[in-house]
Amino acid sequence: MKKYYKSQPKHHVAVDCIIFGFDGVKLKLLVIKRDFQPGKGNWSLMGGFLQEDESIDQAAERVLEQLTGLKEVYLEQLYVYGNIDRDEADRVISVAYYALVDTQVFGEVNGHHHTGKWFDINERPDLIFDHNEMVEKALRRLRRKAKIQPVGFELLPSKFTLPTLMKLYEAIYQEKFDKRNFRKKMLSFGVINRLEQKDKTGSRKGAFLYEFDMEKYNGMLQNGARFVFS
Amino acid sequence: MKKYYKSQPKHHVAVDCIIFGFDGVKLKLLVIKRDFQPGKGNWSLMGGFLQEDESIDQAAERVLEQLTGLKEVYLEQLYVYGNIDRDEADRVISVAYYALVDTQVFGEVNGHHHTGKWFDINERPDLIFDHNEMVEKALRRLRRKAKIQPVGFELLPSKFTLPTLMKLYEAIYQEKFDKRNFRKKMLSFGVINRLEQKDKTGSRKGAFLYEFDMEKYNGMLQNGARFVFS
DNA sequence: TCAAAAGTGTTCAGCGTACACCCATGT
DNA sequence: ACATGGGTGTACGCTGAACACTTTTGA
Repeated sequence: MKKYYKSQPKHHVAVDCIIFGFDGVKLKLLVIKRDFQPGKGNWSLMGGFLQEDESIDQAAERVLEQLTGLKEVYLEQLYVYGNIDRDEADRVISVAYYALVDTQVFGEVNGHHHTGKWFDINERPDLIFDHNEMVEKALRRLRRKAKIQPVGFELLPSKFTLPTLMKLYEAIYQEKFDKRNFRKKMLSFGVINRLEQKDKTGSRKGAFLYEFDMEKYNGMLQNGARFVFS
Repeated sequence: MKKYYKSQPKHHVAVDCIIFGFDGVKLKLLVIKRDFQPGKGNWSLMGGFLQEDESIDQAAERVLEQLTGLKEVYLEQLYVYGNIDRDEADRVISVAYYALVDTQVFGEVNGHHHTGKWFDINERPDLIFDHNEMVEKALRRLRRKAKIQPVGFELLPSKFTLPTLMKLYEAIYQEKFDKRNFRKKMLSFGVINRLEQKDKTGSRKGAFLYEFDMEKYNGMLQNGARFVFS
């Protein structure tokens, strides 16, 4: 069976990961300083080559885990970049994925991996090859997605306050929202539960903690309702 | 420079095209009967292997032109399919593209290519490999896109009537729309111009022909306005 | 004259948006 | 007591959705 495509060319295929995080104030991007050629010493997205025994999704998960130690984070294919000269060294097709991670979890897990550095999304350094383009596309995708699906919660700890959630949305959209309207809208979906605890790190009064309720979200979808922000 | 990646595996990379058309009534899908192994005799999307000297976008354009004779049609990358066993014969990474073509133009251009066949989108045959999945994803994408960009016009001749345009939207969304609301909405964007001519093929009274005005559309975007259907 | 599709306005409800004050608490 | 962020309700305008009749013309 393997003979049919023998005459066809083969190509290097890589995955590159755009990793977004949120520190409670700013939207962050995790990049690495390349310690190999080409482009050694430059800032770059995390990436790796697709191997024979893994799907592309698996490759993305592997790359993410190898470099951050994180598993089971939100990871979505973004786009394929296939210009002939996009990589200086040789032709490489790159499949870009974007990931949403809670920076607090990453902080703990990180430990022995010091290659990565978080940058504020607006102060990120210039990246090699077409990686800037990838980041911009990922940002546009994140902004679109966050409007119609509760993906934002992936960037937060499992317990979070409404003011923090609002700051996240403000960081994603680079726009200020009205406190009352934001709460009304968010609570109207009925997919977050208020807990008894308060988080007092942000103020003297303290803000109630909430958690995302996946079951209620699924129920909501089955009722034909939709999560539509803004 | 070419040495850096020597140790990394290479893969077959293909493009597959989901080609949508509109015949004035139904949304159509163009598929081919494979005349080569594996899967010879089965229905399949049009595809081809990525060559060394072309970008992926170029490969998609080439495949589309080789099999339909069509150039400069709406073509957009959809998704990459990279499971190890997705192709029976050997591992092939497939980059799916979807295209929107005016079936009338294709009819003329077609001529010597008889490999393809148009199916109503709801009566399409089972396709090989993961091509069914690709078509479903393309449909979802088309539905999403058509809400926020005037891509629908790609499926129509340059001159079209409002009843036809409405039928197109009904075919895309598989849903009936109210004539008055549809016209009001469409005309409110101010991006189609009414011509003096009427098309009398659809009724005795005849319906005015319109054409899409790209300049007005661009102007509209610069004013911060948006094309948002429904 | 009639059949068949084209064309045309109004009303109502729901939603997004703007907007200002009191509350709880640690210092 | 006071400063700091947390929490709450209302009014208005716009837009999507529902809805029915007249017009044109070829047969």
